Amino acid sequence: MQQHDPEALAVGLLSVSRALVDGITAGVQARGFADVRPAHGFAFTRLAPDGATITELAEHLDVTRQAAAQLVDELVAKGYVQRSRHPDDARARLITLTSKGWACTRAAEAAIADTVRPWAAVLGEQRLQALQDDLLRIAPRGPLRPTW
Amino acid sequence: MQQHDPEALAVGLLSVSRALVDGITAGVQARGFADVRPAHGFAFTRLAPDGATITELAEHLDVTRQAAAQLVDELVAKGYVQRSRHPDDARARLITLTSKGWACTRAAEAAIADTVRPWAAVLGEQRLQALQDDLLRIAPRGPLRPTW
DNA sequence: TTATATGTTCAAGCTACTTGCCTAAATCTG
DNA sequence: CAGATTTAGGCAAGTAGCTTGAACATATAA
Repeated sequence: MQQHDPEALAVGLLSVSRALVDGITAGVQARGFADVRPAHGFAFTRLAPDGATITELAEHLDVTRQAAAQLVDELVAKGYVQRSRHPDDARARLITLTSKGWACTRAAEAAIADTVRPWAAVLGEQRLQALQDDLLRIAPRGPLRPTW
Repeated sequence: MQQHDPEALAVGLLSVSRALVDGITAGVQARGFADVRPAHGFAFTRLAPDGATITELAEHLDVTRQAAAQLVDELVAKGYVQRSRHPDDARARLITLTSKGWACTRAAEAAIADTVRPWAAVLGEQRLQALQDDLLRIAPRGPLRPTW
């Protein structure tokens, strides 16, 4: 165990975070979804439960509505999401995952599990739980966004 | 303490990582370096000790040599780095930090310390050290790269 | 000496964003 | 309820940070 050092912590955090993103990307592609990027995954986390509007998605991703609309255009073209009329607001469109979108989401969950598994082997179950708990304690509340 | 769950761990990791990057960016800008982006910081970590060539920097950042050259052009224009003749190879140019580049690096270190400090207050010194240690144990070896 | 590999640069193109403006529908106000 | 304002979304053009392709200078190998 080394001495506490903010820079070493930063390096560890950024390295592991990058490894996670790489692992998810590789696992999702290996499961047959070659045309999705990490940014799509962050969109899925907002769309997954009940769908969202373009504006809500843009706020979640911290981009302009135009950028969110372009992303949705692309995901519609690839078959991952669909636009339908919003039940309460005729101006808005509700964006929801298609069955292909849900399948991709499940692939991402499996890829996460694959990436985390070796960490459990290295640290042991107890310290991995402590890691998870501590990270969630210092994590800011709010939407899950790409690092930049 | 909650039950171990790969997705919760992933959320914690990505959230804290994002918070760190945001904290560094804000702290560096608050110290008067408003024209640097996170990608520049990753370049600085490679240039800091003794400089590097365009090719070495490109490998470190995992971009093309042309992209690395453009980034260096920008950093030269802003006064953070300088190109000089390489001592051993007349084809190559050695890129090194200027005094402004070193000042910015010190600002980033201070910003990291500022960002990490509240985490120490939440977790306590011991668990923060455990967090650092565990992250470094599961971190892949290799250059520190932007998440994507 | 010639051939090949390496370090860098110039030029053009692409992608994921941005800003600026527009229309339609909802909501607020008198 | 009529008019003004706000909000949801789309269209068009511009930009930043990368890419691929090609060229040139220097180093290294045959």
